[in-house]
Amino acid sequence: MSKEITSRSDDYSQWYIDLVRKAGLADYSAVKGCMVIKPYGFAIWENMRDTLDRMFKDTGHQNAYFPLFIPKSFLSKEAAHVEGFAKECAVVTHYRLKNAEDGSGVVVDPDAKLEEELIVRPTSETIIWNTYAGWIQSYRDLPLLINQWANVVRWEMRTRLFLRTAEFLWQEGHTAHETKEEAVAEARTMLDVYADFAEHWMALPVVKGVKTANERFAGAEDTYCIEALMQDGWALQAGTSHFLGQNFAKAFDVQFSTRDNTREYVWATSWGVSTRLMGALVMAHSDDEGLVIPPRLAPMQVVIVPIPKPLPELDEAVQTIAADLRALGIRVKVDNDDQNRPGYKFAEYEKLGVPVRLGVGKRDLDQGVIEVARRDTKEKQSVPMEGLAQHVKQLLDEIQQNLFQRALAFRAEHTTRVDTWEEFVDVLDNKRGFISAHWDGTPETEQEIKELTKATIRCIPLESEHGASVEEGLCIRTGKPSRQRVLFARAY
RNA sequence: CGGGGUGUAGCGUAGCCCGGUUAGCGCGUCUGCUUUGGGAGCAGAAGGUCGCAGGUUCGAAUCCUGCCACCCCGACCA
Repeated sequence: MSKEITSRSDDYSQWYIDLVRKAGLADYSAVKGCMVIKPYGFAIWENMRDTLDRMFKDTGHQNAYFPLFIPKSFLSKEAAHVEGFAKECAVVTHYRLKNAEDGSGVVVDPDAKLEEELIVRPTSETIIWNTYAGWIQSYRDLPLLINQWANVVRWEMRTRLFLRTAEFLWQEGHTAHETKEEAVAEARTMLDVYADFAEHWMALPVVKGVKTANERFAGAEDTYCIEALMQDGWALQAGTSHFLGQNFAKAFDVQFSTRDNTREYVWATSWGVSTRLMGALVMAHSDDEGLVIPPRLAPMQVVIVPIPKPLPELDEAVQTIAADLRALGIRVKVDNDDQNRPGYKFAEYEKLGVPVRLGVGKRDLDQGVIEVARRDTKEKQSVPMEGLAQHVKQLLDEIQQNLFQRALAFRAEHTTRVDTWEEFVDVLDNKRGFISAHWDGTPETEQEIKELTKATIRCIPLESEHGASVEEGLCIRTGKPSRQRVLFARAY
Protein backbone atom coordinates (compact mmCIF):
# COMPACT_ATOMS: atom_id res chain seq x y z
CA MET A 1 0.00 0.00 0.00
CA SER A 2 1.37 3.36 -0.93
CA LYS A 3 2.06 5.78 1.87
CA GLU A 4 0.59 8.76 0.13
CA ILE A 5 -2.20 7.53 -2.12
CA THR A 6 -5.73 6.96 -0.88
CA SER A 7 -6.88 3.42 -1.68
CA ARG A 8 -9.54 2.84 -4.34
CA SER A 9 -11.83 1.14 -1.89
CA ASP A 10 -11.65 4.03 0.57
CA ASP A 11 -12.45 6.78 -1.92
CA TYR A 12 -12.11 6.16 -5.63
CA SER A 13 -12.34 9.83 -6.48
CA GLN A 14 -9.64 10.81 -4.01
CA TRP A 15 -7.48 7.91 -5.21
CA TYR A 16 -7.60 9.36 -8.70
CA ILE A 17 -6.67 12.86 -7.56
CA ASP A 18 -3.86 11.58 -5.32
CA LEU A 19 -2.50 9.49 -8.13
CA VAL A 20 -2.50 12.27 -10.69
CA ARG A 21 -0.72 14.60 -8.30
CA LYS A 22 1.65 12.25 -6.50
CA ALA A 23 2.78 10.53 -9.67
CA GLY A 24 3.62 13.92 -11.13
CA LEU A 25 1.10 13.94 -13.96
CA ALA A 26 -0.59 17.24 -13.20
CA ASP A 27 -1.32 19.78 -10.54
CA TYR A 28 -3.81 22.50 -9.78
CA SER A 29 -2.85 25.97 -10.93
CA ALA A 30 -3.47 29.54 -9.84
CA VAL A 31 -6.30 29.68 -12.36
CA LYS A 32 -9.48 28.06 -11.22
CA GLY A 33 -10.40 25.07 -13.35
CA CYS A 34 -7.09 25.05 -15.19
CA MET A 35 -4.32 22.59 -14.49
CA VAL A 36 -0.60 22.40 -14.96
CA ILE A 37 0.48 19.31 -16.84
CA LYS A 38 3.79 18.31 -15.30
CA PRO A 39 6.73 16.83 -17.21
CA TYR A 40 5.95 13.19 -16.52
CA GLY A 41 2.30 13.63 -17.45
CA PHE A 42 3.24 15.57 -20.52
CA ALA A 43 5.68 12.86 -21.59
CA ILE A 44 2.81 10.37 -21.63
CA TRP A 45 0.64 12.83 -23.54
CA GLU A 46 3.45 13.33 -26.05
CA ASN A 47 3.55 9.60 -26.67
CA MET A 48 -0.20 9.58 -27.23
CA ARG A 49 -0.02 12.64 -29.43
CA ASP A 50 2.86 11.36 -31.55
CA THR A 51 1.17 8.00 -32.07
CA LEU A 52 -2.15 9.53 -33.06
CA ASP A 53 -0.44 12.07 -35.28
CA ARG A 54 1.25 9.26 -37.19
CA MET A 55 -2.07 7.43 -37.52
CA PHE A 56 -3.76 10.57 -38.86
CA LYS A 57 -1.02 11.06 -41.43
CA ASP A 58 -1.20 7.40 -42.41
CA THR A 59 -4.88 7.95 -43.20
CA GLY A 60 -4.11 10.92 -45.43
CA HIS A 61 -4.49 13.89 -43.11
CA GLN A 62 -2.33 16.98 -42.79
CA ASN A 63 -1.81 19.27 -39.83
CA ALA A 64 -2.60 22.98 -39.87
CA TYR A 65 -3.27 25.63 -37.28
CA PHE A 66 -6.17 28.03 -36.90
CA PRO A 67 -6.61 31.01 -34.54
CA LEU A 68 -7.34 30.75 -30.84
CA PHE A 69 -9.92 33.53 -31.19
CA ILE A 70 -13.20 33.36 -32.99
CA PRO A 71 -15.31 36.42 -33.87
CA LYS A 72 -18.45 36.28 -31.79
CA SER A 73 -20.69 36.46 -34.83
CA PHE A 74 -19.28 33.18 -36.19
CA LEU A 75 -20.70 31.28 -33.28
CA SER A 76 -24.24 32.27 -34.05
CA LYS A 77 -24.17 31.05 -37.65
CA GLU A 78 -25.06 27.47 -36.87
CA ALA A 79 -28.09 27.37 -34.61
CA ALA A 80 -27.56 24.06 -32.84
CA HIS A 81 -23.87 24.80 -32.43
CA VAL A 82 -24.37 28.07 -30.60
CA GLU A 83 -27.00 26.44 -28.43
CA GLY A 84 -24.50 23.80 -27.42
CA PHE A 85 -21.50 25.99 -26.69
CA ALA A 86 -22.50 29.60 -26.06
CA LYS A 87 -23.04 29.16 -22.35
CA GLU A 88 -19.55 27.97 -21.61
CA CYS A 89 -17.38 30.34 -23.61
CA ALA A 90 -14.69 32.74 -22.45
CA VAL A 91 -15.07 36.12 -24.12
CA VAL A 92 -12.37 38.70 -24.89
CA THR A 93 -13.80 42.21 -24.70
CA HIS A 94 -10.71 44.44 -24.44
CA TYR A 95 -7.18 44.43 -25.79
CA ARG A 96 -5.29 46.62 -23.34
CA LEU A 97 -4.64 47.26 -19.66
CA LYS A 98 -3.46 50.43 -18.02
CA ASN A 99 -2.11 51.49 -14.65
CA ALA A 100 -4.83 52.21 -12.13
CA GLU A 101 -4.94 55.87 -11.12
CA ASP A 102 -4.85 55.00 -7.44
CA GLY A 103 -1.69 52.96 -8.00
CA SER A 104 -3.39 49.73 -7.01
CA GLY A 105 -2.19 47.85 -10.09
CA VAL A 106 -3.52 47.46 -13.59
CA VAL A 107 -7.10 47.84 -14.75
CA VAL A 108 -8.84 47.21 -18.04
CA ASP A 109 -8.54 50.26 -20.26
CA PRO A 110 -12.11 51.20 -21.14
CA ASP A 111 -10.86 52.92 -24.30
CA ALA A 112 -9.58 49.59 -25.57
CA LYS A 113 -12.93 47.96 -26.03
CA LEU A 114 -13.13 45.64 -29.03
CA GLU A 115 -15.64 46.49 -31.71
CA GLU A 116 -16.60 42.84 -31.93
CA GLU A 117 -15.85 40.56 -29.02
CA LEU A 118 -13.68 37.53 -29.57
CA ILE A 119 -14.52 34.08 -28.26
CA VAL A 120 -11.77 31.80 -27.06
CA ARG A 121 -12.43 28.68 -29.13
CA PRO A 122 -14.41 25.95 -27.39
CA THR A 123 -13.94 24.00 -30.66
CA SER A 124 -12.95 25.29 -34.08
CA GLU A 125 -15.68 24.32 -36.54
CA THR A 126 -16.72 27.92 -37.14
CA ILE A 127 -13.34 29.54 -37.75
CA ILE A 128 -12.28 26.58 -39.85
CA TRP A 129 -15.39 26.53 -42.01
CA ASN A 130 -15.09 30.25 -42.50
CA THR A 131 -11.58 29.55 -43.81
CA TYR A 132 -12.61 26.54 -45.91
CA ALA A 133 -15.06 28.76 -47.77
CA GLY A 134 -12.06 30.39 -49.39
CA TRP A 135 -10.19 27.14 -50.02
CA ILE A 136 -12.87 25.10 -51.71
CA GLN A 137 -14.22 25.92 -55.14
CA SER A 138 -14.24 22.65 -57.03
CA TYR A 139 -14.57 18.94 -56.46
CA ARG A 140 -10.86 18.97 -57.33
CA ASP A 141 -10.23 20.68 -53.96
CA LEU A 142 -11.86 17.76 -52.18
CA PRO A 143 -11.51 15.90 -50.01
CA LEU A 144 -9.87 18.35 -47.63
CA LEU A 145 -8.40 16.37 -44.76
CA ILE A 146 -7.01 18.55 -41.99
CA ASN A 147 -6.19 18.12 -38.34
CA GLN A 148 -5.00 20.58 -35.75
CA TRP A 149 -3.41 20.11 -32.36
CA ALA A 150 -4.61 22.89 -30.10
CA ASN A 151 -5.89 24.02 -26.77
CA VAL A 152 -9.54 24.90 -26.29
CA VAL A 153 -11.49 26.50 -23.47
CA ARG A 154 -14.85 25.48 -22.10
CA TRP A 155 -15.88 27.32 -18.99
CA GLU A 156 -17.00 24.31 -16.97
CA MET A 157 -18.53 24.85 -13.59
CA ARG A 158 -17.00 21.81 -12.00
CA THR A 159 -13.67 20.47 -13.10
CA ARG A 160 -11.56 17.39 -12.47
CA LEU A 161 -7.91 16.96 -13.38
CA PHE A 162 -7.68 15.73 -16.99
CA LEU A 163 -11.30 14.58 -17.12
CA ARG A 164 -12.80 18.02 -17.28
CA THR A 165 -10.75 21.20 -17.12
CA ALA A 166 -11.56 24.67 -18.34
CA GLU A 167 -8.68 24.58 -20.77
CA PHE A 168 -7.58 21.33 -22.34
CA LEU A 169 -5.32 20.06 -25.09
CA TRP A 170 -6.74 18.06 -27.93
CA GLN A 171 -6.69 17.43 -31.61
CA GLU A 172 -9.58 18.26 -33.87
CA GLY A 173 -9.88 16.92 -37.37
CA HIS A 174 -12.04 18.84 -39.84
CA THR A 175 -12.68 17.35 -43.22
CA ALA A 176 -14.70 18.32 -46.29
CA HIS A 177 -16.06 15.88 -48.86
CA GLU A 178 -17.91 15.66 -52.14
CA THR A 179 -20.54 13.20 -51.04
CA LYS A 180 -22.45 12.22 -47.98
CA GLU A 181 -21.22 8.65 -48.28
CA GLU A 182 -17.61 9.75 -48.33
CA ALA A 183 -18.07 11.97 -45.29
CA VAL A 184 -19.79 9.22 -43.32
CA ALA A 185 -17.01 6.85 -44.30
CA GLU A 186 -14.45 9.37 -43.07
CA ALA A 187 -16.21 9.73 -39.72
CA ARG A 188 -16.27 5.95 -39.40
CA THR A 189 -12.63 5.61 -40.42
CA MET A 190 -11.54 8.03 -37.73
CA LEU A 191 -13.68 6.25 -35.20
CA ASP A 192 -11.78 3.10 -36.11
CA VAL A 193 -8.49 4.94 -35.72
CA TYR A 194 -9.51 6.03 -32.23
CA ALA A 195 -10.64 2.55 -31.26
CA ASP A 196 -7.42 1.10 -32.63
CA PHE A 197 -5.39 3.57 -30.60
CA ALA A 198 -7.41 3.01 -27.43
CA GLU A 199 -7.16 -0.75 -27.62
CA HIS A 200 -3.66 -1.31 -28.98
CA TRP A 201 -1.82 1.56 -27.35
CA MET A 202 -3.79 2.45 -24.25
CA ALA A 203 -4.81 -1.20 -23.69
CA LEU A 204 -8.28 0.19 -23.18
CA PRO A 205 -11.21 -1.78 -24.62
CA VAL A 206 -13.85 0.48 -26.09
CA VAL A 207 -17.33 0.08 -27.49
CA LYS A 208 -17.90 1.79 -30.81
CA GLY A 209 -21.31 3.27 -31.17
CA VAL A 210 -23.44 6.19 -32.17
CA LYS A 211 -24.90 8.79 -29.81
CA THR A 212 -28.59 9.38 -29.32
CA ALA A 213 -30.00 12.76 -30.32
CA ASN A 214 -29.72 14.00 -26.73
CA GLU A 215 -26.01 13.27 -26.51
CA ARG A 216 -25.11 14.31 -30.03
CA PHE A 217 -22.52 17.02 -30.73
CA ALA A 218 -24.05 20.45 -31.25
CA GLY A 219 -24.28 20.83 -35.01
CA ALA A 220 -23.79 17.19 -36.00
CA GLU A 221 -26.09 14.83 -37.88
CA ASP A 222 -24.50 11.83 -36.21
CA THR A 223 -21.97 11.53 -33.43
CA TYR A 224 -19.96 8.33 -33.34
CA CYS A 225 -18.07 7.59 -30.18
CA ILE A 226 -15.88 5.17 -28.33
CA GLU A 227 -16.97 4.43 -24.78
CA ALA A 228 -14.75 2.91 -22.12
CA LEU A 229 -15.45 1.55 -18.67
CA MET A 230 -13.45 2.68 -15.66
CA GLN A 231 -12.59 0.56 -12.62
CA ASP A 232 -15.35 2.11 -10.53
CA GLY A 233 -17.96 1.05 -13.06
CA TRP A 234 -18.49 4.50 -14.52
CA ALA A 235 -18.29 5.04 -18.24
CA LEU A 236 -16.01 7.51 -19.96
CA GLN A 237 -16.43 8.88 -23.45
CA ALA A 238 -12.95 8.52 -24.87
CA GLY A 239 -13.37 10.03 -28.31
CA THR A 240 -15.94 11.28 -30.77
CA SER A 241 -16.21 11.48 -34.54
CA HIS A 242 -19.00 13.52 -36.05
CA PHE A 243 -20.75 13.39 -39.37
CA LEU A 244 -21.75 17.03 -39.74
CA GLY A 245 -23.84 16.71 -42.89
CA GLN A 246 -23.97 20.03 -44.73
CA ASN A 247 -24.76 22.07 -41.63
CA PHE A 248 -21.52 24.01 -41.45
CA ALA A 249 -21.17 24.24 -45.22
CA LYS A 250 -24.54 25.93 -45.33
CA ALA A 251 -23.81 28.16 -42.34
CA PHE A 252 -20.56 29.38 -43.92
CA ASP A 253 -21.61 29.05 -47.53
CA VAL A 254 -19.06 26.48 -48.64
CA GLN A 255 -20.19 25.32 -52.08
CA PHE A 256 -18.24 23.58 -54.79
CA SER A 257 -18.60 22.87 -58.50
CA THR A 258 -19.42 19.20 -58.96
CA ARG A 259 -18.27 16.81 -61.63
CA ASP A 260 -21.66 17.41 -63.28
CA ASN A 261 -21.02 21.13 -63.31
CA THR A 262 -23.63 21.88 -60.66
CA ARG A 263 -23.18 23.65 -57.34
CA GLU A 264 -23.43 21.78 -54.08
CA TYR A 265 -22.64 22.27 -50.42
CA VAL A 266 -19.76 20.15 -49.15
CA TRP A 267 -20.18 17.36 -46.63
CA ALA A 268 -18.23 17.54 -43.41
CA THR A 269 -16.82 15.64 -40.47
CA SER A 270 -15.02 16.58 -37.33
CA TRP A 271 -13.39 14.34 -34.76
CA GLY A 272 -11.39 14.75 -31.61
CA VAL A 273 -9.72 13.26 -28.61
CA SER A 274 -8.30 15.22 -25.72
CA THR A 275 -6.08 15.08 -22.66
CA ARG A 276 -9.07 13.40 -21.09
CA LEU A 277 -7.48 10.23 -22.44
CA MET A 278 -4.89 10.71 -19.71
CA GLY A 279 -7.64 10.34 -17.16
CA ALA A 280 -8.94 7.24 -18.90
CA LEU A 281 -5.48 5.72 -18.90
CA VAL A 282 -5.09 6.28 -15.17
CA MET A 283 -8.53 5.06 -14.19
CA ALA A 284 -8.46 1.97 -16.38
CA HIS A 285 -5.25 0.32 -15.22
CA SER A 286 -3.74 1.84 -12.11
CA ASP A 287 -3.90 0.46 -8.59
CA ASP A 288 -3.40 1.44 -4.96
CA GLU A 289 0.39 1.45 -5.37
CA GLY A 290 0.27 3.99 -8.15
CA LEU A 291 0.11 4.27 -11.90
CA VAL A 292 0.16 1.33 -14.24
CA ILE A 293 1.12 2.52 -17.71
CA PRO A 294 0.88 0.31 -20.78
CA PRO A 295 4.40 -0.28 -22.13
CA ARG A 296 3.68 1.24 -25.52
CA LEU A 297 2.89 4.62 -23.94
CA ALA A 298 5.27 4.54 -20.98
CA PRO A 299 7.95 7.26 -21.04
CA MET A 300 10.21 4.79 -19.25
CA GLN A 301 9.55 1.20 -20.25
CA VAL A 302 12.31 -0.27 -18.14
CA VAL A 303 14.10 1.11 -15.11
CA ILE A 304 17.31 -0.43 -13.87
CA VAL A 305 18.02 -0.12 -10.16
CA PRO A 306 21.56 -1.10 -9.20
CA ILE A 307 21.96 -2.37 -5.66
CA PRO A 308 25.02 -0.38 -4.65
CA LYS A 309 27.31 -2.65 -2.70
CA PRO A 310 30.94 -1.71 -3.24
CA LEU A 311 31.30 -3.55 -6.51
CA PRO A 312 33.41 -2.20 -9.36
CA GLU A 313 31.92 -4.38 -12.08
CA LEU A 314 28.31 -3.42 -11.27
CA ASP A 315 28.23 -0.21 -13.25
CA GLU A 316 29.67 -1.88 -16.29
CA ALA A 317 27.09 -4.67 -16.10
CA VAL A 318 24.27 -2.15 -15.81
CA GLN A 319 25.49 -0.14 -18.77
CA THR A 320 25.75 -3.27 -20.88
CA ILE A 321 22.20 -4.28 -20.05
CA ALA A 322 20.90 -0.79 -20.79
CA ALA A 323 22.71 -0.72 -24.13
CA ASP A 324 21.30 -4.12 -25.10
CA LEU A 325 17.78 -2.97 -24.29
CA ARG A 326 18.16 0.32 -26.14
CA ALA A 327 19.43 -1.57 -29.16
CA LEU A 328 16.00 -3.21 -29.29
CA GLY A 329 14.29 0.18 -29.19
CA ILE A 330 13.32 -0.01 -25.54
CA ARG A 331 13.13 3.18 -23.47
CA VAL A 332 15.42 2.62 -20.47
CA LYS A 333 16.31 4.62 -17.40
CA VAL A 334 19.28 3.71 -15.24
CA ASP A 335 18.84 5.03 -11.71
CA ASN A 336 22.32 5.68 -10.40
CA ASP A 337 21.15 8.15 -7.79
CA ASP A 338 22.88 7.20 -4.55
CA GLN A 339 20.74 9.41 -2.32
CA ASN A 340 17.86 6.97 -2.02
CA ARG A 341 17.93 3.34 -1.09
CA PRO A 342 16.69 0.59 -3.36
CA GLY A 343 13.50 0.02 -1.37
CA TYR A 344 12.53 3.63 -1.80
CA LYS A 345 13.22 3.47 -5.50
CA PHE A 346 11.15 0.32 -5.94
CA ALA A 347 8.14 2.02 -4.41
CA GLU A 348 8.77 5.18 -6.39
CA TYR A 349 8.88 3.48 -9.77
CA GLU A 350 5.79 1.50 -8.93
CA LYS A 351 4.06 4.79 -8.22
CA LEU A 352 5.20 6.03 -11.63
CA GLY A 353 3.90 2.92 -13.33
CA VAL A 354 7.12 1.87 -15.06
CA PRO A 355 6.20 -1.49 -16.64
CA VAL A 356 9.42 -3.39 -15.93
CA ARG A 357 12.02 -2.93 -13.22
CA LEU A 358 15.39 -4.65 -13.23
CA GLY A 359 17.28 -5.09 -9.96
CA VAL A 360 20.99 -5.79 -10.21
CA GLY A 361 23.31 -6.47 -7.28
CA LYS A 362 26.17 -8.65 -6.20
CA ARG A 363 23.87 -11.59 -5.58
CA ASP A 364 22.68 -11.53 -9.19
CA LEU A 365 26.04 -10.96 -10.79
CA ASP A 366 27.48 -13.91 -8.90
CA GLN A 367 24.80 -16.13 -10.39
CA GLY A 368 24.68 -14.49 -13.80
CA VAL A 369 21.04 -13.43 -13.42
CA ILE A 370 18.94 -10.29 -13.13
CA GLU A 371 15.85 -9.71 -11.02
CA VAL A 372 12.97 -8.79 -13.30
CA ALA A 373 9.86 -7.27 -11.71
CA ARG A 374 6.72 -6.52 -13.71
CA ARG A 375 4.42 -3.71 -12.62
CA ASP A 376 1.09 -5.13 -13.76
CA THR A 377 1.18 -8.33 -11.67
CA LYS A 378 4.01 -7.34 -9.29
CA GLU A 379 5.68 -10.68 -10.01
CA LYS A 380 9.44 -10.96 -9.65
CA GLN A 381 11.71 -13.56 -11.17
CA SER A 382 15.40 -14.13 -11.79
CA VAL A 383 16.27 -14.22 -15.45
CA PRO A 384 19.63 -15.30 -16.91
CA MET A 385 21.74 -12.42 -18.14
CA GLU A 386 22.09 -14.29 -21.42
CA GLY A 387 19.20 -13.28 -23.68
CA LEU A 388 17.85 -10.80 -21.13
CA ALA A 389 17.06 -8.06 -23.64
CA GLN A 390 14.90 -10.36 -25.74
CA HIS A 391 13.18 -11.62 -22.65
CA VAL A 392 12.35 -8.07 -21.55
CA LYS A 393 11.12 -7.13 -24.99
CA GLN A 394 8.70 -10.06 -24.94
CA LEU A 395 7.70 -9.26 -21.41
CA LEU A 396 6.75 -5.71 -22.42
CA ASP A 397 4.51 -7.14 -25.13
CA GLU A 398 3.03 -9.54 -22.64
CA ILE A 399 2.29 -6.75 -20.16
CA GLN A 400 0.65 -4.70 -22.88
CA GLN A 401 -1.55 -7.69 -23.74
CA ASN A 402 -2.27 -8.52 -20.14
CA LEU A 403 -3.46 -5.01 -19.35
CA PHE A 404 -5.84 -5.12 -22.27
CA GLN A 405 -7.13 -8.58 -21.41
CA ARG A 406 -7.59 -7.60 -17.79
CA ALA A 407 -9.57 -4.51 -18.74
CA LEU A 408 -11.55 -6.53 -21.26
CA ALA A 409 -12.44 -9.14 -18.65
CA PHE A 410 -13.47 -6.40 -16.24
CA ARG A 411 -15.73 -4.87 -18.85
CA ALA A 412 -17.28 -8.22 -19.72
CA GLU A 413 -17.96 -8.84 -16.06
CA HIS A 414 -19.48 -5.38 -15.70
CA THR A 415 -21.70 -5.41 -18.74
CA THR A 416 -25.15 -6.64 -17.80
CA ARG A 417 -28.19 -7.38 -19.91
CA VAL A 418 -31.34 -6.37 -18.10
CA ASP A 419 -34.99 -6.56 -19.13
CA THR A 420 -36.88 -4.95 -16.26
CA TRP A 421 -36.81 -1.56 -14.58
CA GLU A 422 -36.20 -3.04 -11.13
CA GLU A 423 -33.22 -4.96 -12.40
CA PHE A 424 -31.94 -1.86 -14.17
CA VAL A 425 -31.98 0.24 -11.01
CA ASP A 426 -30.51 -2.58 -8.95
CA VAL A 427 -27.59 -3.17 -11.29
CA LEU A 428 -26.96 0.54 -11.62
CA ASP A 429 -26.74 1.03 -7.87
CA ASN A 430 -25.04 -2.16 -6.81
CA LYS A 431 -23.05 -3.68 -9.64
CA ARG A 432 -22.57 -0.65 -11.89
CA GLY A 433 -20.89 -0.84 -15.27
CA PHE A 434 -22.54 -0.94 -18.68
CA ILE A 435 -26.14 -2.02 -18.90
CA SER A 436 -27.45 -3.38 -22.15
CA ALA A 437 -31.17 -2.74 -22.28
CA HIS A 438 -34.07 -1.96 -24.56
CA TRP A 439 -35.21 1.63 -25.00
CA ASP A 440 -38.19 2.94 -26.93
CA GLY A 441 -36.05 5.33 -28.96
CA THR A 442 -37.55 8.60 -27.70
CA PRO A 443 -35.59 11.50 -26.20
CA GLU A 444 -38.31 11.87 -23.56
CA THR A 445 -37.78 8.40 -22.17
CA GLU A 446 -34.01 8.83 -22.25
CA GLN A 447 -34.37 12.09 -20.35
CA GLU A 448 -36.69 10.54 -17.82
CA ILE A 449 -34.30 7.70 -17.15
CA LYS A 450 -31.47 10.19 -16.73
CA GLU A 451 -33.43 12.22 -14.21
CA LEU A 452 -34.46 9.15 -12.26
CA THR A 453 -31.11 7.38 -12.17
CA LYS A 454 -28.36 9.69 -13.52
CA ALA A 455 -27.70 6.99 -16.10
CA THR A 456 -27.38 8.06 -19.72
CA ILE A 457 -27.32 6.16 -22.95
CA ARG A 458 -23.63 6.00 -23.68
CA CYS A 459 -24.20 4.78 -27.19
CA ILE A 460 -26.14 2.63 -29.54
CA PRO A 461 -23.46 0.04 -30.32
CA LEU A 462 -22.58 -0.31 -33.98
CA GLU A 463 -23.83 -3.50 -35.54
CA SER A 464 -20.30 -4.75 -35.98
CA GLU A 465 -19.73 -4.51 -32.24
CA HIS A 466 -19.87 -7.40 -29.84
CA GLY A 467 -22.01 -5.31 -27.54
CA ALA A 468 -24.60 -4.79 -30.25
CA SER A 469 -27.85 -6.64 -29.95
CA VAL A 470 -30.22 -6.05 -32.77
CA GLU A 471 -33.33 -7.79 -31.53
CA GLU A 472 -36.95 -7.08 -30.77
CA GLY A 473 -37.75 -6.17 -27.18
CA LEU A 474 -39.63 -3.89 -24.83
CA CYS A 475 -38.36 -0.63 -23.35
CA ILE A 476 -37.35 -1.10 -19.72
CA ARG A 477 -39.05 2.15 -18.75
CA THR A 478 -42.15 2.46 -20.89
CA GLY A 479 -42.69 -1.09 -22.15
CA LYS A 480 -42.99 0.20 -25.68
CA PRO A 481 -41.43 -1.78 -28.52
CA SER A 482 -37.70 -1.51 -29.18
CA ARG A 483 -35.58 -2.83 -32.01
CA GLN A 484 -32.16 -2.77 -30.43
CA ARG A 485 -30.49 -2.84 -27.07
CA VAL A 486 -28.51 0.27 -26.15
CA LEU A 487 -25.74 0.77 -23.63
CA PHE A 488 -26.58 2.65 -20.44
CA ALA A 489 -24.18 3.75 -17.70
CA ARG A 490 -23.42 6.50 -15.29
CA ALA A 491 -20.69 8.50 -16.93
CA TYR A 492 -17.93 10.97 -16.16
C1' C B 1 -25.78 30.38 -9.15
C1' G B 2 -28.32 27.42 -4.64
C1' G B 3 -26.93 24.14 -0.14
C1' G B 4 -22.81 22.51 3.09
C1' G B 5 -17.67 22.80 4.65
C1' U B 6 -12.50 24.34 5.11
C1' G B 7 -8.41 28.08 5.25
C1' U B 8 -2.27 27.44 10.67
C1' A B 9 5.66 26.19 7.42
C1' G B 10 6.54 23.07 0.78
C1' C B 11 2.62 19.02 2.24
C1' G B 12 -0.57 16.95 6.16
C1' U B 13 -2.31 18.56 10.73
C1' A B 14 -2.95 19.97 16.70
C1' G B 15 -4.51 24.23 19.22
C1' C B 16 -10.19 27.52 18.38
C1' C B 17 -15.80 25.56 21.61
C1' C B 18 -13.77 27.91 27.07
C1' G B 19 -8.79 34.54 24.59
C1' G B 20 -3.20 34.58 28.35
C1' U B 21 4.45 33.07 27.97
C1' U B 22 8.45 31.52 22.63
C1' A B 23 1.88 28.38 17.97
C1' G B 24 3.01 22.11 18.86
C1' C B 25 3.58 17.51 15.93
C1' G B 26 4.50 14.28 11.49
C1' C B 27 6.39 14.18 6.45
C1' G B 28 9.58 16.83 3.43
C1' U B 29 14.06 20.21 3.07
C1' C B 30 19.41 21.43 4.56
C1' U B 31 24.32 19.77 7.17
C1' G B 32 27.25 15.69 9.11
C1' C B 33 28.20 10.58 10.06
C1' U B 34 26.62 5.58 9.52
C1' U B 35 23.73 2.89 5.88
C1' U B 36 21.91 0.68 0.93
C1' G B 37 18.21 -6.71 -2.02
C1' G B 38 11.03 -3.32 -0.35
C1' G B 39 9.66 3.50 1.37
C1' A B 40 16.99 3.77 6.54
C1' G B 41 19.16 5.41 11.61
C1' C B 42 21.35 9.02 14.75
C1' A B 43 22.73 14.13 15.73
C1' G B 44 21.92 19.06 14.46
C1' A B 45 19.55 23.18 11.57
C1' A B 46 16.43 26.22 8.67
C1' G B 47 11.41 27.23 7.60
C1' G B 48 5.08 30.74 10.20
C1' U B 49 1.80 38.01 7.45
C1' C B 50 -2.21 31.52 11.86
C1' G B 51 -6.48 33.32 4.07
C1' C B 52 -7.31 39.12 3.81
C1' A B 53 -9.36 43.58 6.12
C1' G B 54 -11.67 45.77 10.09
C1' G B 55 -13.66 45.45 15.13
C1' U B 56 -13.99 43.88 20.61
C1' U B 57 -10.08 43.43 24.50
C1' C B 58 -4.76 45.08 28.83
C1' G B 59 -3.99 40.85 25.44
C1' A B 60 -6.77 37.49 19.41
C1' A B 61 -4.81 31.57 15.62
C1' U B 62 -8.95 31.57 19.33
C1' C B 63 -14.65 36.10 19.97
C1' C B 64 -17.59 39.52 16.22
C1' U B 65 -18.37 41.71 11.09
C1' G B 66 -17.17 41.95 6.02
C1' C B 67 -14.37 40.10 2.00
C1' C B 68 -11.40 36.41 -0.71
C1' A B 69 -9.95 31.55 -2.02
C1' C B 70 -10.57 26.49 -2.25
C1' C B 71 -13.23 21.74 -1.48
C1' C B 72 -17.84 18.69 -1.40
C1' C B 73 -23.22 18.13 -3.07
C1' G B 74 -26.72 19.99 -7.14
C1' A B 75 -27.71 22.51 -12.21
C1' C B 76 -23.85 22.29 -17.05
C1' C B 77 -20.26 19.22 -19.82
C1' A B 78 -14.86 16.10 -24.09
